[in-house]
Amino acid sequence: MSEERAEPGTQEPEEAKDRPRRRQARGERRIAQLLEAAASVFCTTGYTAASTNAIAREAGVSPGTLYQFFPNKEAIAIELGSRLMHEMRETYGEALAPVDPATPLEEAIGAAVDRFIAFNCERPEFFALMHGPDIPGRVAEQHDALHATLLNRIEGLLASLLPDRPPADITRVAQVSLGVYKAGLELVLAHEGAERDAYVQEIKDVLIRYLEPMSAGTRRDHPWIHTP
Amino acid sequence: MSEERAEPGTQEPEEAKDRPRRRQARGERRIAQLLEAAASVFCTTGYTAASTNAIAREAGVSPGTLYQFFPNKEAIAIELGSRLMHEMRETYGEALAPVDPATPLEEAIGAAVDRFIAFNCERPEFFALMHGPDIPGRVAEQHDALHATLLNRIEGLLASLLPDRPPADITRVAQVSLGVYKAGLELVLAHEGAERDAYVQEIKDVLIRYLEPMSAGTRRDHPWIHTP
Amino acid sequence: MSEERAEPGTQEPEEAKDRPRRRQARGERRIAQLLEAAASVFCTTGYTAASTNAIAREAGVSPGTLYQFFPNKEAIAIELGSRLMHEMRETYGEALAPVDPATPLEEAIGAAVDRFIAFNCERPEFFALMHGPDIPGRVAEQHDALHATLLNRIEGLLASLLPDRPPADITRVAQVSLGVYKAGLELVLAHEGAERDAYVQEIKDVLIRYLEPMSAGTRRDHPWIHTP
Amino acid sequence: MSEERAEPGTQEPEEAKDRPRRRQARGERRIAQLLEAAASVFCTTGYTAASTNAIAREAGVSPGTLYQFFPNKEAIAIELGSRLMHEMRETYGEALAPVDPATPLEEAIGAAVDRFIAFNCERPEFFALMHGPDIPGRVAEQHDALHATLLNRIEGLLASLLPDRPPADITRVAQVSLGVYKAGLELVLAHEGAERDAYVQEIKDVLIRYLEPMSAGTRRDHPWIHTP
DNA sequence: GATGAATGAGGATTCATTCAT
DNA sequence: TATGAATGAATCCTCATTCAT
Repeated sequence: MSEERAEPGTQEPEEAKDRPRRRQARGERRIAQLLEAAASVFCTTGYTAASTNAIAREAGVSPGTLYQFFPNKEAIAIELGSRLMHEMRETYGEALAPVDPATPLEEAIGAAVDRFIAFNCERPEFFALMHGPDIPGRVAEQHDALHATLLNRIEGLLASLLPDRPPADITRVAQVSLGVYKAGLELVLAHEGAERDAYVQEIKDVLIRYLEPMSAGTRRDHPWIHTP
Repeated sequence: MSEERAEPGTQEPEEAKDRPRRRQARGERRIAQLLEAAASVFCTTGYTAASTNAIAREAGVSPGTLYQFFPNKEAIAIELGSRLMHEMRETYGEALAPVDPATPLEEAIGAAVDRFIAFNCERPEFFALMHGPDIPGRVAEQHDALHATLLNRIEGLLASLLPDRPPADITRVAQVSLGVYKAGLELVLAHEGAERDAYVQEIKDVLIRYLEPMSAGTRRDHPWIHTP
Repeated sequence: MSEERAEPGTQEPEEAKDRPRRRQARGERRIAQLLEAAASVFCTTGYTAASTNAIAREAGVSPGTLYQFFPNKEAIAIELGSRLMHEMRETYGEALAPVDPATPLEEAIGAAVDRFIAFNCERPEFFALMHGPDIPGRVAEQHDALHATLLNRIEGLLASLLPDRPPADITRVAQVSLGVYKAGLELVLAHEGAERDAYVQEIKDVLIRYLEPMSAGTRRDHPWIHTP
Repeated sequence: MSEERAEPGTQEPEEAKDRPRRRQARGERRIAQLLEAAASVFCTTGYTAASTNAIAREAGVSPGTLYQFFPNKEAIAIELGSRLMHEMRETYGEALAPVDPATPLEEAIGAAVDRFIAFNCERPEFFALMHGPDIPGRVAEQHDALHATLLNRIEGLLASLLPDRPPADITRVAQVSLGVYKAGLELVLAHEGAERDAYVQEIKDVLIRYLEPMSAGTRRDHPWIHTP
């Protein structure tokens, strides 16, 4: 396996670092193709009902080809989720990054929600991936990965907004916020135009009003401190 | 399983309406049996993964018998959902009924959430039924039924809390509230003990803070008018 | 499930014990059919290469039907093996049963081999079942069952022939004898007519000569006492 | 299989044998690599379950490369078997070669078995190759090759031991002996330590006692005292 | 009504083999 | 040569549903 590397490769000397990847180019393309197909199928039928054969068919390849790149359906979901996370970060920047404590809460929340919604509307498969075959207790892996990543980032954001809350509280609030967001997203995706906008605003309201009292003391003086 | 022995045999001809009733009785019992089994299976494996054969097995009947009472899997879910709705109403009273406008919001919401949570913890199948193979746009029938009913009732409750909002707003707020509630329920069911209680409180907070500003003007004078 | 049994069954009162089986009759037939098909396929392609679909096809039923009666391929093999064992016992009597110590060894061995060979020639699937996908250490279940049963019986036979050998020796000798027998059977089945007969005689010779010196002292006075 | 590589190509006229030789060298290494991998996989999973992809992976090459050297799975087995035969001959000398008729039978058999066992314990793939997906009548090619070679050699050995038996008898006895040996080998490989040794002794006993009476008259006057 | 047998298309996954590069 | 992508039929097995009894 290593001695063949010795042959200097007379064909394309300029791209030395791509050499080991040259053959993978096709594969890389196939992977992209398959993930795209998977995204489409996940959106159409939902994750649970999506079949690997359907994904392969949608991608225009044979089932065997799919299994050359992914060991099973879950791996596809995981990879798709991870790529979506990366894309989200790259495209929308640190939508969920910790913010300057001076930023008004409405602004921080509003921006985060807007960007998030925008991303999800453009990449509806993201939503599909967040809805696995959930039985309350048992959560699937791919799910977990996506969920955990999102949760982490939300925790980071919240930590900056609520600096003096204990971690357990932060986690809980993050869970609730993510839950609220997901629920809202479902509604947003189910509507269009003005209605959709109205739902977006509604989510913002929910989150802002939920979080505002918590950050009150630490961020500004508010007369209505309300801590459970 | 042992009550069937009560059937008195063929000896009383005069009460024509009783005879079919007896048949019905057995049928009703079978249906109840099947629904109970379905509830159990739905809880264990989730709606999507639940198989009719598994339900029949759990009920101790043959698959054919199941199909004598329900035309398909979805019908089971629908019937189960409808019965749960009834039971919820009967057991917990008008948890979601319109309230006296004088009731403090926290109290109204708190009571509604508590009852709702209590019911769901006792009847976890209710939750399972709310999580079908959801694809954002396409919502399954059984789902719809349950959802619509819940929505209706929430709308009623909200209408009494927010008397001067237009129906479209009421519907939207109801949708959001239900979404929030469902999201919260998932978290509640995923935790136990003190953590669970904390999540319950969190849901209440979310909802109260979300709704309070809306009802503020119409219900009392609040100093912190907050209109987006 | 059991209370329906109380209804007196007006159709065939005479065969009360067949009643709970009435529906199973078809199933029982199917099982027999499937086992026959399995036998045929095992013989044709060997156990390892035999596919459940091929068995179902051979039986003229759908794959689903097969799986209504057997959870997997191995279960088929196990059941087939067990039935073959029973049949062997019933048809050929106690071919491998312990014998009167007075029986001359040649006679005992000769008869056992003859009957065994006869059975295997009539039921070649028996042989197929003894050849799983053997990796020396790992032996499959179905295999084990058949093997263990045969071994047991051979041990019984040997125990009567070699009364003063320790159990470990008996087991070892039984293993060897069974191995020899199986090897011989393969050769016998691979030949026909006079050649086959010659091979049968050869097996007898191997076994007799192998066992004779062991039983010598205990059975008769032989000048060539031979104890390892 | 490797001689075809001798084709000199069109480019180097003067040193026709050197250039291709270098190629051959690499090819030989590849082949050795692949065969080693195949041996390992055959031992682990058995011949039937071994997949060419697995062999290629184990060898650290691509499936395509494997098929550059072997037209199919069976060819690998055949080549492996043939090399094992050669190795056996070279390493253990003429373990199965005809012997001086003066050699006591026990000694001849004992030595042959010992060497054979030793070789098989060191090269367990040899055993794996002897257990293809056997169907009594149909014997696979690779199998045949190995089997035929072994048989030949055993026939040679037997011919020297039983000089006045007709060839048909020799063949038959050789088949039986080989069968016995294979059966014994399975048992030997399945045990360890003292048990293993005991089984080895058992095989020797079987074979010696089987063959002794045949060679008795023709070899010497033995009152056939026989102590292992 | 009830039973259990029957279906057959469809699920995920594997594998020997071929092909483009 | 070597690679790794591609194939597609075949594997075992499941399931909603129907049917004969």
